[in-house]
Amino acid sequence: MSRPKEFEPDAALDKAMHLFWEKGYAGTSIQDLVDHMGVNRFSIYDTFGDKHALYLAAIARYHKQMTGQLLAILGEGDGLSAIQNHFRALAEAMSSPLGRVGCLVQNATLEVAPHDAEVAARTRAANGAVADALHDALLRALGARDDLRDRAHYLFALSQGLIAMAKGLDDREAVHGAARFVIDEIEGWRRA
Amino acid sequence: MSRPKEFEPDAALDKAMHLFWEKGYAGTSIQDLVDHMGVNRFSIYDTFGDKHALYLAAIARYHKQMTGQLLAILGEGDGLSAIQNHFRALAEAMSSPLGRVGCLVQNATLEVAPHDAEVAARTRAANGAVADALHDALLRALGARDDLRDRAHYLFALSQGLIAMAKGLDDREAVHGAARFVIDEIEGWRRA
DNA sequence: GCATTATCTGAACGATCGTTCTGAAATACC
DNA sequence: GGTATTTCAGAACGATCGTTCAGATAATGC
Repeated sequence: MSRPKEFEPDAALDKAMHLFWEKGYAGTSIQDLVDHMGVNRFSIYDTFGDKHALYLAAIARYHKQMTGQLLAILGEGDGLSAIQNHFRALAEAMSSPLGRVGCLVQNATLEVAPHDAEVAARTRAANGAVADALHDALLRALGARDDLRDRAHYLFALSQGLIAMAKGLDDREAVHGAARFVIDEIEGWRRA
Repeated sequence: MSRPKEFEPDAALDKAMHLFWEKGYAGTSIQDLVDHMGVNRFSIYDTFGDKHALYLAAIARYHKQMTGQLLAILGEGDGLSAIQNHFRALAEAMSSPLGRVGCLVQNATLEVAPHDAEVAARTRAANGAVADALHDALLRALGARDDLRDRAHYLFALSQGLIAMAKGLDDREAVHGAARFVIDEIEGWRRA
């Protein structure tokens, strides 16, 4: 080959992901990316393509890295405990300093997806994966029953709500309180 | 006076509100506003101030007009029925064609508030009003109890979640299913 | 050590951003 | 009807947007 890159593509993508995460798509300029990634304008385009492609890559990385953890938790142990652990982890993440920026996928869903078909396809898939994992955990716990879909969507709404709430109320105790109540509620499902 | 305006300020603000609602703050340009409000650039600035001031006015109008309806519902009748009606109205709104764009306040909370103190103050107040109304309805229904705050925040998370979910899953039946389950769940609280 | 190949630097592109200004148009007051 | 006052129309402002290009730099293969 020839002259090596002066940056690590994975680490650079990671920084881009965090920037999009925090500032949104429209709110993040190429100049911002140049500054925070430590990579020159040309090299960004040469390595990742244009801004839109870089955003898609950031979403993919986030889904694998962040959402992946929550999905893994939903697969471990008995169904109800898995769901409870999911909400515990979510509440913890949302009240950590990092979590104050919410969820990149939710941000993308609300900000970009409505007028961007490619982003919409990715966010729909990412959200669907979480909804499906909740459904599977429920199925594991309660077996087939006719309210299973509604119940899974109810849980999905709750997890989306905790994320939105972390930004909306600026009150970490509120997030923990809501999560506490959900976990208690689910505890009651063991006797149903 | 002198020459009268060729547009109705209230109707123009309404159109601006819908545009911000649908396209977000950064995603809406002054040119977009000129085109959709049917008001010339100069008149927008002369009547509403700059883009940021217009956005704040749109949020205020939305809160009074849209959120106001949900708050009114929360104040009517016995507490639990009020909350149930709140979720019924929310699910209905979110699956209507208009509701597919979500909630302007939630969009503002996620997109703008994190890096805009003025918007943050308005969205925090608007979100707090909903959370408080849920708390009051609960208090009316169940009386003072030590899990009342957690329960109210749980309901707030649910209402935020239904809104986010309408965009995230693109499945109106999912929203209705989740709402159905919540309403049933609340029905159980009558015997608690 | 020379040629090759890929990366980096920084300037520059046209387009659009939010905002402002100038001159024409239109109504109310006297 | 003339004058004052406000709005309207559209050009224009500098700044920034995403993107690209030309020249300099550096490491590899022979």
